[in-house]
Amino acid sequence: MAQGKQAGGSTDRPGRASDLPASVEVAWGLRERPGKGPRPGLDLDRIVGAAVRIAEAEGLAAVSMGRVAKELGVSTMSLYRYVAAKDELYVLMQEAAMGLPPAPPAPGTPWREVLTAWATALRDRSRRNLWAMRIPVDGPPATPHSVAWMEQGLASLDGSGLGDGDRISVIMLVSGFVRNEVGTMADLAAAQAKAGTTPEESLVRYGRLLARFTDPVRFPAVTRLLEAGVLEGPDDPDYEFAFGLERLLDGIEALVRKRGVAG
Amino acid sequence: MAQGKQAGGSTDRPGRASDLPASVEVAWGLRERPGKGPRPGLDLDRIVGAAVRIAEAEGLAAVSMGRVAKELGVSTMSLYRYVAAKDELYVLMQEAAMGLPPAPPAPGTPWREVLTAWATALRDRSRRNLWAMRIPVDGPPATPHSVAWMEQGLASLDGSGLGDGDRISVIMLVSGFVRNEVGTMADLAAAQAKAGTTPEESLVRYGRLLARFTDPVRFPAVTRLLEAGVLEGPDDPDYEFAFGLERLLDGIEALVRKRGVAG
DNA sequence: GCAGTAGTGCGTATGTCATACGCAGAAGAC
DNA sequence: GTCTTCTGCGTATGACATACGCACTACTGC
Repeated sequence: MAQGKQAGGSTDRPGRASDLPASVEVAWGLRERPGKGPRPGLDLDRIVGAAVRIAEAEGLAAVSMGRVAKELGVSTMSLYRYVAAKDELYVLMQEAAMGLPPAPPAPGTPWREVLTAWATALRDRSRRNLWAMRIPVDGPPATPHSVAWMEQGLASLDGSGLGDGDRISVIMLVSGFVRNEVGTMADLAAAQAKAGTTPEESLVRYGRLLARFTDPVRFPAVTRLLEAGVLEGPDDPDYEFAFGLERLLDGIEALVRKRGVAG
Repeated sequence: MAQGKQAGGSTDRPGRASDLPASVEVAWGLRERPGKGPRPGLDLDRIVGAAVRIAEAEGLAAVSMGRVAKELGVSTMSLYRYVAAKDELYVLMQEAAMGLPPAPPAPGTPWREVLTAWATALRDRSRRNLWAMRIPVDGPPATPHSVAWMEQGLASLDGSGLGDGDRISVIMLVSGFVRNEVGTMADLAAAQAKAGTTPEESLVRYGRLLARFTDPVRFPAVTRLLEAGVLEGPDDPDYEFAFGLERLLDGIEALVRKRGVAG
């Protein structure tokens, strides 16, 4: 009498309350434990905790079901009593990593400042959990913490006068920016770690590489860039974030003005 | 006499001309064939072509060394005579997917228009090769086509009066935006394909899910959004792109003005 | 108390991957 | 003609996710 595509087997876990993705259901704290069989020797929190610990220490790639199980001193397959698939574990890990957003600035603060605080908080949280950037997105924010972040993002635009459609677009734009920024940082850091070079060294290498291949005729702008020595700066990751956010906010401000005039 | 970290084995391929990452070296067309041993029965173009064909038809995940080899009617391991590791194949696939940027608008066109054309071209090209968005980034653009795109992006700001540092930041910002936009689209499309739902259906489902869990007290902004029926619109992916780009360009324009005044 | 039953942990197996290693044969260099 | 340097490729190896089924446990209804 199992509903869903796959009947039988370990997929058919207890306490399903709806047709939601199991991970979402779990994250919202549904799924009551029917007090039948043996007491579970494990719980989701411990599993997710162990997985997060591994990810923090050795990166997301080190998180395998076997590894997590070993960490907990149980067998690999026992994890599947708590988690339908690895994707589900990923979702839960991400949820744990993001946590709830910090309290917003006092009401009355100008929207630009509030939005800045939100974006910065989002970046800091993401940056502290770089591994989480590697988790493939599987849909719009649907877990409690993600929704809370979205809520706070939307609320940050309260004083802007923007309509709901604009607000959601703005929030998606800004969070996409943050995600991309941090994700790119993570990728570069990973590449450098693999190559065993320092950030400065890789930048110099990169400059040399470009210099070697970019002839001034086909690539005048790049050549100029090299000659200007732009690639010799310290490439502060904070700088690119601040730069991008500033542009974004200026652009949003222009929208706010436009809508204010129009409506 | 092998240089490099790993001596011996198949890593030690012929024709190495420098200490560059092998993939980069290949992409720039270095690596002369020393006319010794048997004539190679394969070439990189055929390998990359087959890999791209698989990725187009079945997604990046379907691209395994074994699968590519089968496509070409050779054994898995023979590929490793042409490619040091799968990552290298990825880089070459991406290079093939992006191709060269289309010709820019006529000189004299305002920078905003040129930059728009560039961003749009980048998006279109990326969108036509969604699978390529799944390839992990391993560093700043270092292959010929990537550098060509960068060149054209930088050149698009010729009429803006921005300095070199600003230009590179702007280009990184815009290309990051495009990448994120298309990548998110790809993720959502993949998730929907896996769930077997249409885009409209998933949006409705998402709305229902939010409605179910977001109580109006904890999540007033989200609740308002739902009540406003914003999630019932068609969620045109073009719209979000256009919206974001417009904000970005407005923000960049503000910078141009500021620098123009200052310098 | 005592069945019945739904859960439990987990051993084992399957199938997929990337890739190390080494051999046999080919073809240009001397 | 021999030597060297390639080639293709068969055969491991060691991950990994996860299907399946067994043995055992602790509630539920009687």
